[in-house]
Amino acid sequence: MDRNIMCPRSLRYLLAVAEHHSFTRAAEALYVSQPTLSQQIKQLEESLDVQLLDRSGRSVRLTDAGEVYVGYARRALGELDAGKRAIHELQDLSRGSLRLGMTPITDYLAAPLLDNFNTRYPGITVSTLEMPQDDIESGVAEDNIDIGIAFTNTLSTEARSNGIETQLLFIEPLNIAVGKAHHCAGQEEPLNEHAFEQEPLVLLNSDFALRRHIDLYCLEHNISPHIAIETNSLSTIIEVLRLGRLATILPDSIVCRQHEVYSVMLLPELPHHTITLISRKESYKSPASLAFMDLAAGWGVDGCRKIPSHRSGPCPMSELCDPDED
Amino acid sequence: MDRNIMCPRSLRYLLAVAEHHSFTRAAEALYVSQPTLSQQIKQLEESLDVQLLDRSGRSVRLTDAGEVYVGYARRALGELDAGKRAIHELQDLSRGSLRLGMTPITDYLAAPLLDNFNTRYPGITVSTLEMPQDDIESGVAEDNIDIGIAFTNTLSTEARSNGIETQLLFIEPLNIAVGKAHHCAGQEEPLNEHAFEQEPLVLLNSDFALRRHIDLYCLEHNISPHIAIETNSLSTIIEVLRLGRLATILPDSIVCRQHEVYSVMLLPELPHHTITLISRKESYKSPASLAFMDLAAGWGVDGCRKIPSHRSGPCPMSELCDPDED
DNA sequence: CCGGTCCATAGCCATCGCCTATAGAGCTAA
DNA sequence: TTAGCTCTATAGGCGATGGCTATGGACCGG
Repeated sequence: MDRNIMCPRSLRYLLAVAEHHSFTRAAEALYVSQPTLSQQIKQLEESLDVQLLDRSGRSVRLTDAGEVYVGYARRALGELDAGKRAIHELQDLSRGSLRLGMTPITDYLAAPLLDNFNTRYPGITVSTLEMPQDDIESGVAEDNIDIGIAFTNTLSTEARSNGIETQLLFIEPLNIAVGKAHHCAGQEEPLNEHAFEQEPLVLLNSDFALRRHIDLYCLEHNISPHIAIETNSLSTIIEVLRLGRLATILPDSIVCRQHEVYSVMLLPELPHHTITLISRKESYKSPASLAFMDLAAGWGVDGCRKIPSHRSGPCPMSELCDPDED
Repeated sequence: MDRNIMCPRSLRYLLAVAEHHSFTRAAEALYVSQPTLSQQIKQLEESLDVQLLDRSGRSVRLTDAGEVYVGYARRALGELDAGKRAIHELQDLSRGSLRLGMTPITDYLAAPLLDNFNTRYPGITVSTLEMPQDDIESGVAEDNIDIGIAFTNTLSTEARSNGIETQLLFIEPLNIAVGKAHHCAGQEEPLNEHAFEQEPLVLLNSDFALRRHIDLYCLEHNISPHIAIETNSLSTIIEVLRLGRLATILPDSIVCRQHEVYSVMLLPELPHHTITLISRKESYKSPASLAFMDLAAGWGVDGCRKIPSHRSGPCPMSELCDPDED
């Protein structure tokens, strides 16, 4: 029974004999006994049904067949060595890949984190997929994406039972956002719920967790918002704000990055927006996934400490974009 | 003790699981039991110190490391398969090499045989080395050449004890050769030994077996040859003949290929020249060597049958060059 | 002819590959 | 929530294997 024909060990034995022109010297070099070498190479020759070595002279030489075969054997061993190195490079993160799912909102928020990750691990390829929140949850569950960046408080019970686990990234205050030409632009005094009901709004549609978050707030406070436009495009929302007539509700970190778009507080206050990483619970995680989650964990904790409930300073993103301050 | 890490068997097990996404189905496909597969792959992962398969879901999938590694594993197995095919192709003579040693005389005689061999086995590279007879014998003994084409009756006793074996190639009559302008050119009547002693000769020097053959003949018949020029160059001999003054002794097959060079018989007749293949006795012979010796055996037998003691027809080489007449 | 060197074989033994039996986890349907 | 089914991992047994030492036999040089 040829269980171990052409094992790397046998190939190395052959190559050593070819190099040293002697079973005895090759055996010494390989730290095995000469009879071991003799027997193993004999079995290799028998399994290949060809004589690889010419033993008739004083020194051992490769036959024509042996010459041909050692070329292939060397390349085969080279592939195995390269394979071993490659998987260890993967483990030390000099190479790899990562699939991230994000909504348009979290795409915006996480961009600095992605940039930081790529700076730190340039050999890892990150592919990001923009999708609605529900698709992120199912994508993680079905292993179509490695990590989702989503809102926590809207995770479905189905997601929770699907073996999804969460890791806090950061908490974001939400406020009314208006363009420069809007009559509320620049006012320090918060809007009350009655005034809020009078404002025509442009909002994301209900595919998005942010929208559902707003709907829940309105339901809880008995507010009937005046929704003029619904869309699935954040860009569309920003453009409409600039026209000056409509308002929207957005995380502060997005607002402060838009030219001539202003925050206005709402009372009662909108619950803060919690951004989390979601991944499959108790399943294999690649080194790249683990590295991203580690980076995000350190980054998010710093982020949380630095965001006050009501901000008077510059855009929080400039603080968050420099995690190396520690 | 990791005796058999990365054996082709383990690699094939891994590739099968990756393909079937199931240990059970892969085991069925490989005709081993499922626990065997499970254990062998576990050992491979332990030896590489990395997890290659993600078993956490309902179907088994490769990890990132696994994806990387199977590429290398496939190529390694491909090299081994190719190596196996290549050595069997070698055995079927689609590739190989052959080193031949010949004297200037036998080089001439064997050229049609070489041409025939190359026609039949175009994948085999033949390298010919021209050398004196003694060098042919020692070259074979020391395995610097695979086969020598030499004269039999001058083999030394040393060569015979050196484990040299011989195989008859063909027997060649020797005669006086003269140029067109020589006074004996075209005469049908043989020269007797007295007239022969008067003729100035150009001969090869005593490094060459042909020369020693001629010296032995003269000694046996008490003839004192008139040797005007000695050389180690057959070309020189042919050029000197053309000048018309000198004669030489050559195999008929060389004479009939020279423009305006004529044979003249000598009485008593020179012993025929026996050309043989010499090779190392009881040592490894490559498939290419065996094939050459087989072809020469069939060719030489045909050659011997076709050469009469005194020729009246065209050059024997044209007969010998067509061994496919059978 | 003798002594030394080197490869091949014999016999022994620890380890291995493969088996069957079965434990345990996970999933689905009732 | 529970039972049944499927699939992977582990336990234990056994024949096969890789490696050892001892030694036979061939070959070479003095």
